[in-house]
Amino acid sequence: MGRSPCCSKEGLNRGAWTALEDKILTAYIKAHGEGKWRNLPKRAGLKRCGKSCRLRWLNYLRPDIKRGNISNDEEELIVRLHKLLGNRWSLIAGRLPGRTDNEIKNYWNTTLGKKANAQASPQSKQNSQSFNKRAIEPMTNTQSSKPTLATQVIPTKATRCTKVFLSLQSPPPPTPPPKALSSAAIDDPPQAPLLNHQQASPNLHCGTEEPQACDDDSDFLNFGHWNEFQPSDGGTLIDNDCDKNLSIGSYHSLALSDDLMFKDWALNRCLDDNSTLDLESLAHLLDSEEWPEMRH
DNA sequence: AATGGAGGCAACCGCATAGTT
DNA sequence: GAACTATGCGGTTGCCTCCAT
Repeated sequence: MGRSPCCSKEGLNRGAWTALEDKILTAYIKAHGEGKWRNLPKRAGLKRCGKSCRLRWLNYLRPDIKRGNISNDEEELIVRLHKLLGNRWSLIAGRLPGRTDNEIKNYWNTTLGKKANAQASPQSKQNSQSFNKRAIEPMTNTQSSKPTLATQVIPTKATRCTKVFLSLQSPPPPTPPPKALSSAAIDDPPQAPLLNHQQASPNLHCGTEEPQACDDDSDFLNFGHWNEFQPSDGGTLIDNDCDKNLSIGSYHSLALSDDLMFKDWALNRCLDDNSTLDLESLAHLLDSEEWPEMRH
């Protein structure tokens, strides 16, 4: 399959961006919006590859980028998410509003990965290998085999789930969402970026979905609907994006337990089809004795 | 003050995948 | 269904800054 290069490299600027280039790119995107990256440089008058423009915008110029130190809460969240997701930086970043995948990746490589390795005691070395790049790699490979408890990283694809099941049969009683998820998330969306950050900052990418996709079904993000969401048979198909459903809890409510996170994953079937994880096995996993060992 | 090493970060590269023709 | 395009993602690289000597 012939793939044309993303852009001709002749006559293009490379390396660090200048303030002028930043200005041009920002102005162009403000005027015309994101997308059409391939044509953007030509139209904007930039001597850059479209890819480069996209990266610069996403990682640096976007107005909703949060710059500065990673807080302790964020750090803890990154660690937890990395446990679950492995090196799925974009997914992790999607849970950390204002942070980019590149930033998180760099932060992990420079700080957290080392911490994790340093903390690895001899007896826990085996478990902590999930922090090790080589240990993670096979699991993050979408062709990887069944996940094992040893690695404890859910192999997922950052692909879209375009359809999910809603049960029409027996609408469950309106049980409140888990405490850690509740009030802040629903009452004050901007304060609960993990749940609703797409609405709070529509430009923020959420996983792999198009920005518009985030806007359409905000109700779906509301955990008031949490219980309508069942992977049961005989359900109704609705359009949805998987990544939204990865929203795993209040951003500042790190009290959210790992098993809640995991259940969220399981319930929302955001696992790769190739993964052989099903709800039964996940339930088994949650019941297993090994699961609590994952927690810190 | 000079210098060499380490760490951090921005940017690039190649591949994967969804969408389009 | 094949070929191709556009975009996104993760790994890697290289430059810059900081710090110890």
